[in-house]
Amino acid sequence: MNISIKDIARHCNLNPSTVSRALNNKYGVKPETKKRVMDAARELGYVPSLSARELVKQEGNLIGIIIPESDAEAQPAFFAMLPYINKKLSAYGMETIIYAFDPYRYINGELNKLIQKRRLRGCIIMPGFMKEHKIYEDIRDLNTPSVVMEVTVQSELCSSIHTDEVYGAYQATKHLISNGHSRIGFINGPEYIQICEERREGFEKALHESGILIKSHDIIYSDFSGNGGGAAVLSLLDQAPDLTAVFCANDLMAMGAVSTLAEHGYCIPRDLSIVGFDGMFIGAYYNPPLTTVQNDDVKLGLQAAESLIRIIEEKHTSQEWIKPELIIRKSVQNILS
Amino acid sequence: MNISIKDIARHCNLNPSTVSRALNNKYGVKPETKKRVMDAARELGYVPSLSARELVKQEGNLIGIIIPESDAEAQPAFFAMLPYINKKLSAYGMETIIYAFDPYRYINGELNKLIQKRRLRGCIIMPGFMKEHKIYEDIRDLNTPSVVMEVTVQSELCSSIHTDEVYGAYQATKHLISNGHSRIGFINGPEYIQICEERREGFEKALHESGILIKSHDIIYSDFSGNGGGAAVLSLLDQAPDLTAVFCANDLMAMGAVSTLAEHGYCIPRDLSIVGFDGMFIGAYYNPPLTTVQNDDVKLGLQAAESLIRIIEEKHTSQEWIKPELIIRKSVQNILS
DNA sequence: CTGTTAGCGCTTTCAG
DNA sequence: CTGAAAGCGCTAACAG
Repeated sequence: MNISIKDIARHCNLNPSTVSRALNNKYGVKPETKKRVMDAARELGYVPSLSARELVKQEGNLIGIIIPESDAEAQPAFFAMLPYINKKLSAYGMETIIYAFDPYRYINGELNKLIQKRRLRGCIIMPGFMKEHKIYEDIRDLNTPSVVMEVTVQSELCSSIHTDEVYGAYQATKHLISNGHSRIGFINGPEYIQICEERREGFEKALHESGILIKSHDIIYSDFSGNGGGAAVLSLLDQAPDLTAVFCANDLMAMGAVSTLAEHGYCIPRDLSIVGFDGMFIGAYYNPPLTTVQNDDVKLGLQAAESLIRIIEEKHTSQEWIKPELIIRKSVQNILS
Repeated sequence: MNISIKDIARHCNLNPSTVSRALNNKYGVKPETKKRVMDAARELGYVPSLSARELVKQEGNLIGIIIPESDAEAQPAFFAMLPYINKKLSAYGMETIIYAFDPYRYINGELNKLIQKRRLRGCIIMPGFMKEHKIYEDIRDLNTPSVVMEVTVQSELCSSIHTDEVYGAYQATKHLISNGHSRIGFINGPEYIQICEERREGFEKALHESGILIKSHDIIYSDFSGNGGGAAVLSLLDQAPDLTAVFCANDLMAMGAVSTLAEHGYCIPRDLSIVGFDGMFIGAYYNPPLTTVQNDDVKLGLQAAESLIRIIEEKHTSQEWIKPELIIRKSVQNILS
């Protein structure tokens, strides 16, 4: 029913293998017969069967995108990157297939099974798994090209792409300091996530450099959610009422903080300066527009795709760090003078 | 190198076909041999090759998710639904593969080619294509199950899921009216998008019902973007300074409006009431928390997946309308009294 | 330059 | 209940 290579062969009085060669631009096919084949293919509406090709070549053009299962709210980065990954990959003839793993039910070997059953050409592991998650062990033993985001995995066929979190947090904190703030709070995300550690490191580094002492109650851990940020800023301010600025480890918590603060009669940035992290596009339309550290999701996504291609084509792995950029908007007040 | 059904057969002294039957729970396989096969499969680490299965069955378990190519900012709905679609589908043993089409370069037949080359089991067309886009013609002639979102396509194997936009816009406008507003502006999205027409219809319906006259300059068309919303609200207010409320056809424009208005010294909702549409989760953390019409993306996504399954399994198509819900937060002021 | 042949891994008759 | 054999659509090795 679906027209196949045989139909073309019959139609052109050729052997299927010749048709195959013609279709795939292989060596030595008379230009004329090639044209005949191409024309017939078009005319008959031939569409190659990828499963057949995959079967015989034992390898396809599918790239698995692996994400932790959760709702959209929790993974802005994934969605920001996906279109770019998808596009770049398709420029190399690859297609993407998305798999969501429940991080709490993951069992070792699952990833590998997935790869085998679809004969995946490679995979990209999105951020969001805990830093010591089992999946990273599996990746170490993979003999399939892979790119891991935000986590470093040492292995033959695995590259990783990171945001330079320390740098980003450092920039944010420096910005606060240079605007006259010295009593700065920090609302961090869950401790068991790698990037949280790094963002904290950057925060502390900036403070140390400026000789500002960090009191332990200036730092609070929350859950990266809007509500979490709102609750956190309140208890932070309760513990340390003299804070003039708060650095939030993501934009969502920053917005949650601003929003609850506003309901409590605060005016941002007049009463408290806020800076976020992530650079969600919506921050530009926030009230006030949110000063934040913007991950370069476009670059991150593109780089992930390119790194994967490099492993596939040249077996060349690498570790890249992409620097995020401080975007100064209106949520920080200059309190010098 | 990859272990196959033959290896199991050899290992168990069986014929590959028996192994196949055992593995697939087919009729008549002695429970004992079945167990032997299962054990061997586990022991040898057998992983079935989907391409082989697809090839012989001429059908796989892949569902194509079709989106218009653009960056994440432009398609919050897609991302909100994706996790639910993905999960529901995988509960039925289906996997999802994402294809982004450039809406301006789409040529007729492309979708069908895609389906053929991967022998897709079905596909879901996400919102975002223009209402008269060629892709919808192609869907009409498809002999593959499909579900279309936000657009109605009449066809044998095609269901569609809609948000009841008219209802949503009606609710929003009613809410404004019941809070005492009668001079209400409307910032709509691009005219060539189907949902914009419907949202406008709901808006006008509510106004008519309450005997409120609509002046033509109370309605302005923008582009669904944050910046667009900001610019639109300014010129709207310029044309009609007596407006006390503005209904925006999406949250992004609503936020853009609030944000630029704030920079111009307005205080929302004191000086102007705003209601959005979409129910982006971030609206809850907006300043002020945004009153909006919330699309039930969870239900929408789940429904899309279920409808597709129903076509696949029972050839049963349907047209569903999902009612969005007015979420009352803090961006509307009651001006009665 | 083109045809022949074999086989990728699996399912599905059809026999036994 | 199990085996034998054919074939899905394609590619690759080897002849010619």
